Amino acid sequence: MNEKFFDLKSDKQDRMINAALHLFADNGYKHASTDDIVREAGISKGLLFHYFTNKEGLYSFLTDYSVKYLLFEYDRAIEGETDFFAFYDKMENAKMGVLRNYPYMYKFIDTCKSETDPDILSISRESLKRYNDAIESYESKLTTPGLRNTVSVTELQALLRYTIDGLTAEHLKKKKPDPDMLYRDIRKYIGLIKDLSVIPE
Amino acid sequence: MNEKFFDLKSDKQDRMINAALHLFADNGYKHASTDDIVREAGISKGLLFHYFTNKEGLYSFLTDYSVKYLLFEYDRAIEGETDFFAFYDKMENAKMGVLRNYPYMYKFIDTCKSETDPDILSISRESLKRYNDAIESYESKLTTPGLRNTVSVTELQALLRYTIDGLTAEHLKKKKPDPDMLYRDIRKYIGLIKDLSVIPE
DNA sequence: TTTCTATTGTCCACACTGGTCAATGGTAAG
DNA sequence: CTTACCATTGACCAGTGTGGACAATAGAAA
Repeated sequence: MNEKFFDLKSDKQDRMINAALHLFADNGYKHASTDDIVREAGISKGLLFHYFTNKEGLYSFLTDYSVKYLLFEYDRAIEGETDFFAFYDKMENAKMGVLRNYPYMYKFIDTCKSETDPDILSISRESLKRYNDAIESYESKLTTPGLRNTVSVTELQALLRYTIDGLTAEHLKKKKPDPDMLYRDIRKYIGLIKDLSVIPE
Repeated sequence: MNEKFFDLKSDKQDRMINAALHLFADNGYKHASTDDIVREAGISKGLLFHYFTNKEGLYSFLTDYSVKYLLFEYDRAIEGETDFFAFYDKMENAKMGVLRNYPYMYKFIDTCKSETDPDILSISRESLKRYNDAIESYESKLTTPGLRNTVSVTELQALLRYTIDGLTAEHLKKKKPDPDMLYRDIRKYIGLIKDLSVIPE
């Protein structure tokens, strides 16, 4: 890629990034067309290929950029928090911030994982590994709360993940997505699951 | 469509249906190619258009067929069950049966709802409405269990839906999906949520 | 042998693909 | 004002994929 991309006004950078994230996330690598991307970004075809060598290069940049951005935001938000439920709260708070700048970054990372084209897979593999390792590392440091004996920590984490992912997916489908409202909903359900699963003192 | 489609050996019918469900579900109406569909179904291009007037006609048939099939299976499985958790159990049991014959029928119905093309939207609207109305009607007849005061019925239903949908989505991504194993997992989580949310007698 | 229909696979006009490139416009330095 | 530079444009290209048509075939039934 052409490093001068970063000298552009950040507004234009983000329009390009968001358009690309959006179309790759919704259609997958193969079916996302560069014509659609430049149209949504409001730039000319030539400009896209002025900054990114080709479609693969654009995709590669996006995986790298997204993982770096997400991990940076997580690190900043979590600050070593080890309490189980407080951790998820802070994590989702960070996510809300990300969603405001890059509404499709999560869905993009998520769909990366299911790409089948071997070229694309090899492009994103190392970035995705870094991402997963980081999340795993966070979760391994959590102090597990005292749970009712009907539920295990693994099940609790799965329950949280399904609920958060479900709420987030619903959020993205709205005509006017509102990250703050999503965060409020997620908080509510985290609190709910906590109340149900933790043994009251 | 050509009604003689139903005279075909049911194996061939289902191969065509499943291939179409699969590609529409994974790629959306626009990006699902009829070439890919016939290749996956193992039939010739001509045959597809012998039975279905065009791509739209095929899509229209699929929405209609899927909704009819699902509602029939649900009705048969539920048999007027009104107990809250038993209802969801029977519902998921029916789903397992559907998944064995038509692995992508659920995802197809789900992605129907997010189609944007106005032609396609108008094709599937009435079928989808019938589907949603039926589900709503089932749920309205359920007797609500005695819940801990931290959780409402609406929240409980949302929690169940997110969990079931999450497990089902994971199931579809596996290389060797096993509906029975999915059903076992879903049962486990339904039981878990029940134990957590219901007041013990 | 004839008739009929399920089935094939080639063919087509055309829309769309990723990518190029000569031309343009704006801006900052000389 | 001139020059030089580079971000930016959009027409353009060759190649691929598209939905759909259709004449040719296969295979069974009469």
